[in-house]
Amino acid sequence: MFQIEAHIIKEVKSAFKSLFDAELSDDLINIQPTRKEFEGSHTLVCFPLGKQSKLNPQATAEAVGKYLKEETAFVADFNVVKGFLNLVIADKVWLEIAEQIHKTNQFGVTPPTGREVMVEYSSPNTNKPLHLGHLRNNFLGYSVSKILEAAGNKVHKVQIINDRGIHICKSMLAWQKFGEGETPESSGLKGDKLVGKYYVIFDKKYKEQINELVKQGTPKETAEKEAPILVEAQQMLLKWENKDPEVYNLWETMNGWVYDGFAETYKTMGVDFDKLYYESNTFSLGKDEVLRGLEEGILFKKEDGSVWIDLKEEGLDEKLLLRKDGTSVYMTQDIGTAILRYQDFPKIEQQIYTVGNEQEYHFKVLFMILDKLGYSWAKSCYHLSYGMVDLPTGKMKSREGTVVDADDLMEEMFATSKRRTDELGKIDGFDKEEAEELYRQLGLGALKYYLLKVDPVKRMMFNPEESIDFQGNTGPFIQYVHARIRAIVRKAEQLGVTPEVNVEQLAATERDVLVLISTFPDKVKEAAETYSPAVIANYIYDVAKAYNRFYAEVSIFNEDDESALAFRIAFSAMVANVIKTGMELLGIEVPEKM
RNA sequence: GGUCCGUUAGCUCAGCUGGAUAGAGCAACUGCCUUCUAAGCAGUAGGUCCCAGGUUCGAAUCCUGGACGGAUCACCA
Repeated sequence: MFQIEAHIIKEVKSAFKSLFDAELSDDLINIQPTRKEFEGSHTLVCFPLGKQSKLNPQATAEAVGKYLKEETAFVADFNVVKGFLNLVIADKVWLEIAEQIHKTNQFGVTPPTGREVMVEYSSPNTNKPLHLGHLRNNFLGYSVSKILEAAGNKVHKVQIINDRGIHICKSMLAWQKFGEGETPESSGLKGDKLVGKYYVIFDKKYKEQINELVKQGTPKETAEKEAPILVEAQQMLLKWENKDPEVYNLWETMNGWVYDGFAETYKTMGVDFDKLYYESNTFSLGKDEVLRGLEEGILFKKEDGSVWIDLKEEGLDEKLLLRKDGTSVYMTQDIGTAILRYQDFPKIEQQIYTVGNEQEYHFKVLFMILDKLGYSWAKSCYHLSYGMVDLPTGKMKSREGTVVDADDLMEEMFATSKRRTDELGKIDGFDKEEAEELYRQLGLGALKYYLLKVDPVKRMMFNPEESIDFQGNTGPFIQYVHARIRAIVRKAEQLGVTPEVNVEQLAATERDVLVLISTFPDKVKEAAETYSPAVIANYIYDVAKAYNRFYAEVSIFNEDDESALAFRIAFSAMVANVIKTGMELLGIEVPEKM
């Protein structure tokens, strides 16, 4: 691929050599995109170059511009505005690039380099259904996996399922007490919804009991600890740890319901995993590891028998790793999980954890502990932290019933996209199945794009009252541009036009689009380096918008010149490919027709 | 209180490895469908880039201090 920027740098250097007999170091050469009100595509900032040219920025720019225009074939023209040298790259160069893109099979995608990484995302608790926050997590993790793949990595997508602990016991206990044998089959409820229902019932009963105790004169704090239903749940957890057959059976049954429900939701979301890890399988390995650390003096035991790590030297505090009764905490499990993963996949060079920013401290500590335990790979572990999704009413709280359910939201998106599509009369010639498929692609595209276009580190607002847009900087807008281009390409096929790059000149709007799509590989690289689908999302939007300007201005099939027509088809197909590839990196499908 | 993150148009967000007059979308207003799909295009209007210093030829961007919002510092997960 022809590297314009590298080429400009090289020629600027030789310009300085021959004009001023001066050596320029790379860091002085600042090339940036030309602002759209000026002619050109690349701009050399001449302010830092006075020392070498012995001229003011304006004169430097003039001299360098003149040299490049006269001495090189790839700079066709230039203009100077206040010390900025705007370069017009010859159409011949752009057409050469177009030719290369045209011939490249998967433009923007780096073939496997042999590097192997693991990406964790989703990782829900098994006591309640997935909600909007999980959607951001899943879409983010899945997209980052795709982006890393496109950057040449072999990616293992995994999740850790928090299938044990007091939370699931609460649902189990409430079901035992009040469920009257209700099952997903008998109730018609999705398994995760059913289990979540009993989690809510537990919480309700628990609060009632607290209030009752407080009324009878028990201090609130004591009541919170002594409410009979909570005590019972704790006893149940103990029974589970001792593998009491009845409790264990119920646990397996109810988790099974949840997994069935989750599987359905993941399918709708369009995400998947290469391997699942279960806490119930990893916590004992973590425990063994902690005991080893204790023996080797890396950890220490307090008088009451609890095991800790001292991180004061690192500027943190002490951290508990095993309770005094020997049971493990969250951290212990995560230690076990991490080690198990490196045993399963010895070749991975990095582990990426897609987890909300409320756990930043946790992961900082986790990586430190793994390092202290002697695992050299700990240093390459990365917490892909993202901000919460807020509602207009504030934070989502499952206990207060202010969560936006993932299944419900996706269903609403499908309904919205059906309504809008039907209103616009866009489904003439679609049979029922095709129409349903389109509603699904558009609804999901709108939702995914909405959640992914925002920089992951930022918290974001979601207003359930206002449905997600289908116009402007949205998934459906980009999908629409793709569908329109595909219609053009189909028509060209029918007319027997062979797409090819065989012209001398470009229309201004064509050049603008080419300038943009030529940077696609850089954008993929940038997105991979920053773990940010938002980079891709906003880039693809720019591409779509730039193509639309061309589309509005240039009538393709009214073109008499055969090679110009052939070029416009090839060019349009390239843009469609970039859009499709880019959207795939976001986990979004693009329709052929809409 | 310590640590980390955020703050850009009425709203939602780009831009942040320092560069030109700070950009999009939504909402408002004005044009453009006899043409390859108007979920579109062109335009108008909208700014104390949280504040104050500093570095620099040049700061939304870097540094220091502060304000506001959030997260976190559990024998919770």
